[in-house]
Amino acid sequence: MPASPPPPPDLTEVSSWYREHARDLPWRHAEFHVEYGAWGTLVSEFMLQQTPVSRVIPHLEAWLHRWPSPAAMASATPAEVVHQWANLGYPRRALWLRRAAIEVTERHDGVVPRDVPALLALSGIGDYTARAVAAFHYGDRHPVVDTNTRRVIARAADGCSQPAPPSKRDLDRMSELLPQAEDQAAVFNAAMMELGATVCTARAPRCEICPLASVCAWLRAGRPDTGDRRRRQARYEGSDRQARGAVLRMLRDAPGHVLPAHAAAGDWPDPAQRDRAIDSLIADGLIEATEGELRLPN
DNA sequence: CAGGCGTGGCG
DNA sequence: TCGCCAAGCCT
Repeated sequence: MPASPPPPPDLTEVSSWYREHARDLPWRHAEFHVEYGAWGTLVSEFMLQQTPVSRVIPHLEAWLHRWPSPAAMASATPAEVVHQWANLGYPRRALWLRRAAIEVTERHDGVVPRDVPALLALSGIGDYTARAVAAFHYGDRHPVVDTNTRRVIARAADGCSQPAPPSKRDLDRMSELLPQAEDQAAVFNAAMMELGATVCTARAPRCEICPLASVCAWLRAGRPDTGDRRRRQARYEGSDRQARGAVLRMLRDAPGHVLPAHAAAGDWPDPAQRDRAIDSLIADGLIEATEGELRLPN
């Protein structure tokens, strides 16, 4: 007779904690949702994909002021969005966001869809972003799983110091823990993320102030180092990514977003690497080459 | 599934 | 100084 899986722990205490300790962020104001609708949430979630909150906030307001709807964004050029994206990082996200805006305009009459499958079908939207929009803007009950949520579950429920790599199972896992009521589920999703971002952090968790301290399996076990199966980020210094970043930055800053090909990172120490970077940027649609010049696409 | 993809702050 | 880390997604 196989052992039955342990019952999921009750982590709903995070929701009470969240109501008192949530940071005051733009997308947590009702007016934000009234002003920009699901589009505001979608843009914020795109920017927050791997970029810290503190760097997103100033860019978010400027972006939504310039392009307050999917239709407005859909008429912008790639050059305009890449320039506006500035130094948020991973500039392909700017192109994906623009493409998603076009898709919303064409497929959904300019209204960001509420259904998760429809959201998943949009460019640049995966399991996290789709459910974040459906849960945080529309208020529907979905498991919203990001790196913070996975870390809190790994520690509090599984007693591990770090989460396993992302997996589809994470969604089922979060579903088990999610309160049944829609309004409570939305708060719980946000609360798990907030706890992971501000208390149950990757490097120096503050267990002494954690609302889950009394139920946390990891703390109860003495915070053991259970190993780390996460994927290591490749070294950035000297990488192709760094070369791409240098070329793109030159073009973002150039008048008319155009430069002679030899001027775009022409002094890069490794010419072969520079050429690889240019080719891959072209392949990604981030730049184009015409008549000995490089430019952001119009 | 593993690897690629920016940028900057922090311990 | 240098590696880690940040509300992931695509191929």
